[in-house]
Amino acid sequence: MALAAIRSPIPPVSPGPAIRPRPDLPILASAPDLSGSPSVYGRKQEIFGEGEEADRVYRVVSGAVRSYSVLSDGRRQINAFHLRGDIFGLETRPAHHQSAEAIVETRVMVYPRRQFEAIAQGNAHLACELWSMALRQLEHKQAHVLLLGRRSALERVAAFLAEIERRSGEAGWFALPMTRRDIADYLGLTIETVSRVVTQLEAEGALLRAGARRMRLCRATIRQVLCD
Amino acid sequence: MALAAIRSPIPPVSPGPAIRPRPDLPILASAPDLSGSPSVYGRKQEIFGEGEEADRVYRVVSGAVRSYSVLSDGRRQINAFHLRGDIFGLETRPAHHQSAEAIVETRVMVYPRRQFEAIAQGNAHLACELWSMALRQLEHKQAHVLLLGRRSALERVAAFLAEIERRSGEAGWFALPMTRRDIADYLGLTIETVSRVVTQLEAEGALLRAGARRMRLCRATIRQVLCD
DNA sequence: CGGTGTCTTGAACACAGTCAATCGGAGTGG
DNA sequence: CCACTCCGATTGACTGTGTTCAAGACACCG
Repeated sequence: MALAAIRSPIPPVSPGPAIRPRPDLPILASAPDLSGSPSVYGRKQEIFGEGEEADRVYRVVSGAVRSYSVLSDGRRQINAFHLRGDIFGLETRPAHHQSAEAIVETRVMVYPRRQFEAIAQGNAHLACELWSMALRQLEHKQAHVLLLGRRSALERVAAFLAEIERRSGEAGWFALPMTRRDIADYLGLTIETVSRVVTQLEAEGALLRAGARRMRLCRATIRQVLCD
Repeated sequence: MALAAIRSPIPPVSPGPAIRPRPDLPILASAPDLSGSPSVYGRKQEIFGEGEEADRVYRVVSGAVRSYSVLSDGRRQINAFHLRGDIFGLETRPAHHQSAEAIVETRVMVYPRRQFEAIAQGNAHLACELWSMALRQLEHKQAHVLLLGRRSALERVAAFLAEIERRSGEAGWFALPMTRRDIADYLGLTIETVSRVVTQLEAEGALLRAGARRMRLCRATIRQVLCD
């Protein structure tokens, strides 16, 4: 299977996105005076844990974050991957109801939640922006539910890879920051199944691989797998 | 299995909740002047379809609504059941990205979306209420994702029944407004599996039944199935 | 009553899970 | 530069949970 790397043109090592968000830009357009402080988390470092006070809001500057819940017997469900530009950590309640960890070394901007909410209270425009942001996340979650409830393993992995490719911002070759375990825990599968399906997709010509974590999708074939 | 109805005290036919929301009450506390118009939908009647213009917002006065997406090959995923008091139909985009149908005869209040948004634009308090409503729905969706991704059929059905019991507002005997197909399409299972699991839960003493749609949970046993 | 839609039950099957061995690549130290 | 280790990924053989297909039971309604 390592042949894929030989058959395909040499994949460029990620040059980083051409445009990366300036860390000093405001988190939301309608709150220019809301400023955060930069922070860095190492691989596998917890950013916040379930039950902890939710007093900070985060925006990813570079790297990747997973937010997840765990059942008492250890089963883990990853709710979302947060990539460059994504905002996470917002809650209704005083405490976090899920945990968040850096997947790789990750730079974030941190904003105080109280300030956030105080400004929103008096700024309808900001509050509307927050509202519509939450609604967009809700739509995304619904797609996630559809994926878990009514899609086969093949379809789940194909949809996942297509989404990550799109969000990575780079057409062509892209890198998966997360492990097979992360993917499995996001898609409600096991690592073995994820691995088998990726191999199958490669065999069907839906993707090319360079190692386990770099790949290039054949969009037409992927779309064919997904149907709609 | 019909013995359950004999073994247990005769279940009262639903007397309806003691307190039902007055249809003329404002949809949200911070928008007292936002008034809607009442409307009634019959069993299986579509309230809105995927792709239609999302220009109305709804609140359930009585009855039950399912909102769902369908794949091109007919697989259906129910995203949510809306019961008395619930608000649904809010969207970020101009068009609905899912469909909604009345499950039984359902009375709703209908509010114009434009008016809704216009008021929110100038009323930070309302906008914040909408924001926090969306965040609460987001939390609920995350629980749904955990259910579909990492829970067994037994756990899914138990959690589902517990939630409906809670939301029905009546402790003790309660009615399921939805069919086995609806439950299956919400939980990512088949009707046969739902049926078998309900039978199993009954055999384990986790619930009593009066016909297929009325039951009474033994909370301790249900909690035991769920662990956390 | 008969008819229809819904629910239940059974038997066979399939997809994804489990258990276990092996592979591969990155990092480390001799 | 190579050997060694560690962790993640892959692959294989087998198992099991939930699906599929099919038959029947039940309940509601004319």
